[in-house]
Amino acid sequence: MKIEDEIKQTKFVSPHQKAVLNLLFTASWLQARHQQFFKSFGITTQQFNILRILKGQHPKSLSAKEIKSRMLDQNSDVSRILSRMVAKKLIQKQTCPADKRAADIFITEQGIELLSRVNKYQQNLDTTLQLSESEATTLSNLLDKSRG
Amino acid sequence: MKIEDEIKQTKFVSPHQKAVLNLLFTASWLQARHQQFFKSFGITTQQFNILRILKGQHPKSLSAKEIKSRMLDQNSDVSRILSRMVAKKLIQKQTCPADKRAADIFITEQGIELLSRVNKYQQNLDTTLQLSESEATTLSNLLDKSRG
DNA sequence: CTAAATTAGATGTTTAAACATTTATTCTGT
DNA sequence: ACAGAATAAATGTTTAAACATCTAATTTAG
Repeated sequence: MKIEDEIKQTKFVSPHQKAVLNLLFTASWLQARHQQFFKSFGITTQQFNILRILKGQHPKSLSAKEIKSRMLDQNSDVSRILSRMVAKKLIQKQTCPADKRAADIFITEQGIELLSRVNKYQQNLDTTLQLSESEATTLSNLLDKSRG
Repeated sequence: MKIEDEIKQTKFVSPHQKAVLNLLFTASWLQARHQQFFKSFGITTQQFNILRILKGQHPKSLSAKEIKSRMLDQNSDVSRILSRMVAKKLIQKQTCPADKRAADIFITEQGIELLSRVNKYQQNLDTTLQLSESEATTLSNLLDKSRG
């Protein structure tokens, strides 16, 4: 379904405006599907995002600041999201000895185990975008270019 | 800057996964810019979205349900957003005579005036995506296709 | 070395999202 | 006509986003 039908708007000021609305609409559509998917594992998309980041470093740690800089939503309230994840025992936090302001944050075995359960269904997510491989690559390149 | 540098992730399971992350990242990036832009006019992106929808109907009305179905974020809590907009006198609401469950929602003169002030700077928003016209069109088409 | 500036993260507060439930009205089938 | 299903919107509640402020530790300049 084309964006003009989705949001029932026939006229757009420019191809750029149309692309902007389409991007925001599609992201919201995608986000809703992801949210649904991760909900069945008891986590939010942001929490998954953080687990994925920490898994990539395992068994090393990252600071909250570093995690934030790698997140998809870089405005997120990392500190409190991390607290909730500690409460769920998905991650572990300890004061960094070299800089006592900072925290060393690790993924736990439980976090890794959850990720591997999610990964079994990962394909369901990756095929959410109904594109060929080359189209997916073109899309990625256009998005990179969009941000300038 | 490429997505792999933005989120410091070098490996992706597939072009699809990379496109998914890129789409979510870019939308969040774009949304933040829009938010900033509209904040200077004292409204949120959702409120602008609703004004734009109602302007397209002016001087006719739409129900809350119709508005919701046209919004970019179709999970939004329209009822309370509308209340805030009534309080700001950007829109007007009255019970629909033909169906007393529903409400007829109109944009006010004040809402139209705000939109026209925003439109003077509209170009700042439309050029947020640093693409040529044909690239913008390709992007829109790929996004349409993505949703299947 | 020390005071000021900077940084990492936590916390407080207001506003909005997410999700379920409720209310009032209208529609449907018998 | 009437009971039950369906619909439009409002409301309640919990959780998270947005934004500012605060605290503690570290860095930097004099």
